[in-house]
Amino acid sequence: MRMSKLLMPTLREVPAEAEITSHKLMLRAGLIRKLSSGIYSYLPLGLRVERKIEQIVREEMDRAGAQELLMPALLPAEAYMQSGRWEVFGASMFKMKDRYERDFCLGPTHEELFTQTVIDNVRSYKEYPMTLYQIQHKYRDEGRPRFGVIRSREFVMKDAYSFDLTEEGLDKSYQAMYDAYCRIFTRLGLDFTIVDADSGAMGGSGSQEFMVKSPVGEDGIAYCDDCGYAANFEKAECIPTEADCPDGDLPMEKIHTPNVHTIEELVEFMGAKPYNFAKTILYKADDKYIAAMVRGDRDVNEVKLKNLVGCNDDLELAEPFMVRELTHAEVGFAGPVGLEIPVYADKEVELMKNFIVGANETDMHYKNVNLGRDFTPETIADIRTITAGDKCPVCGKPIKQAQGIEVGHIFKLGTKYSKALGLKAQTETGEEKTVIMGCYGIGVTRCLAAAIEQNNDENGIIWPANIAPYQAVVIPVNAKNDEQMKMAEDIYKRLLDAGIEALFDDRDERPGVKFKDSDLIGIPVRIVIGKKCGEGIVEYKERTDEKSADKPVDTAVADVIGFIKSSI
RNA sequence: CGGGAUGUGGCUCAGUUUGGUAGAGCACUACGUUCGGGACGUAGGGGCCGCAGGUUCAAAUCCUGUCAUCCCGACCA
Repeated sequence: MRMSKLLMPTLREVPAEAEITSHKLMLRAGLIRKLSSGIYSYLPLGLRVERKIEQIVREEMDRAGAQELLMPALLPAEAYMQSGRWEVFGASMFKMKDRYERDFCLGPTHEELFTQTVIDNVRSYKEYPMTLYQIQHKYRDEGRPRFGVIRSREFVMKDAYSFDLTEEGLDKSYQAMYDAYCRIFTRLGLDFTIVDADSGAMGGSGSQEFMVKSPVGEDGIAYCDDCGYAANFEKAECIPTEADCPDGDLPMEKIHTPNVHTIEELVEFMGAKPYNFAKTILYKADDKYIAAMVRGDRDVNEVKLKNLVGCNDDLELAEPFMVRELTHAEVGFAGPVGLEIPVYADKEVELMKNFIVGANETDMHYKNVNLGRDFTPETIADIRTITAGDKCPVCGKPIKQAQGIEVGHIFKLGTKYSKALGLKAQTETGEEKTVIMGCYGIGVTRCLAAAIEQNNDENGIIWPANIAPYQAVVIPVNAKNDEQMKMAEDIYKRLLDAGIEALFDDRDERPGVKFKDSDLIGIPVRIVIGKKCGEGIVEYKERTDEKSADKPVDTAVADVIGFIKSSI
């Protein structure tokens, strides 16, 4: 491609809308432009990268035995109403009506449609197992689009669905996708971590996320360097630790604590430590109200609690008026003693002795409370969120925290959708079986941003050769110098003939501009034709090299070809 | 959805307090001088100051409303 003809609107200054590195660089390098909040156009360079990522994903999915098809993005509501997700998605689904007032939506994800496709088109058990996938635009009306294409409202996703007749079959299909994902993210040049994830929301028995560690990631990861354990923050299992509590079987005592509402104020007032308190938080779970207890310095993990309680709708904090009604006190004085709703206590509470809780009476707390003696929880379970310093649930070493960008997610769905929509298969023996499903997603456009987050310097993007929009650039220092231009043209053609995706910077710009642009857009290797052109010497420089090296033309061309071939 | 901020040529921003002919740098066009890490000079083109009302002789500036964008939080298959 001749750069004089390339639509590549690079920017010297960072548009005010961008906050994080990848977003800034995508705008500056002319990869994308924003049309509306969370909605982006892909310009030529951005589209080339996106297509390359798609192609890698496609090759590995095909290699894993999955078949590609393509669903519409504009979908009739029926299947989503049948699965119940028309309501579950709620406001985050783009919904509309056609001219006959029939309901439609823009597809946020396609479990229902793939299930329906198999119902409609698969006749015999002999066709199973089967994995289908598509690479398609998805639409979600995010409450808060952010960080460019990392959280956008329209994005490209590869979604795959496996259909099996047995649990063992599902395990195999799942493993095949797991392996394919490892190959994909490796080929994309991403440094990734695989974490255990919660599968509650999608239903099913197992789930893992592929995370790219990055400070701008929106998801928390708990991991252990010693044994390799890694889990999503919400999912990570917590080992109870013993707190330093007063000894003995002390009598429960009611104390007056005027104007003390928060744990901080209570710590101040009582002169005790946060771990000497247990906080009691009231939740609304479907139509019921429940209480959750964790140590004062811990946080309730609502995902764990929701799974434990098994409620269908959202688990949410109880409304203040209900807290008053249930505790007969102002908000801030809830406690387990005498509370008439079920209490779910964290395992750690069981290890506490003579602790302090709210007294269900305004301005009053109890001290020296003991579990079993003074109150009995309905259930004792792991319902808190892990924190740094917690023990690794596998090996017991201290756990570490990191932030990550979720680029892939795989689920064992089980029969959630096949049951809801009626996907059954007749087996060899004539019996009917509900088909067992898995689903597997990759955020293609998110991968693009993640790759930039992990590969950049102060001058711009450093594309891995596999996904670079172009692999090499040929730069004549002076476009008015015929000798330089002729040699550059010749080198450019030789690279094209060798199958290298090359750029030829034939613009009549000063060399500084050309160097800045080629660094900004992250081309992996460049050849500069300059002063020593007459001697047949050019300069070779890889994007990550500090300095360029003088080489004879033939050597430089061969080195570019060799470098690219060995990096992809 | 709660809190905060910002809307002025393609980009970054000044001007708003105290109303009085819309500005700068970059980018763009032409010419000239330049030509090894985002050159310089001269001359140009481009803006209903987000939008709608209102106040006023006069509004980018004051008032009301509204829309949009970004940040923090909630939510997020």
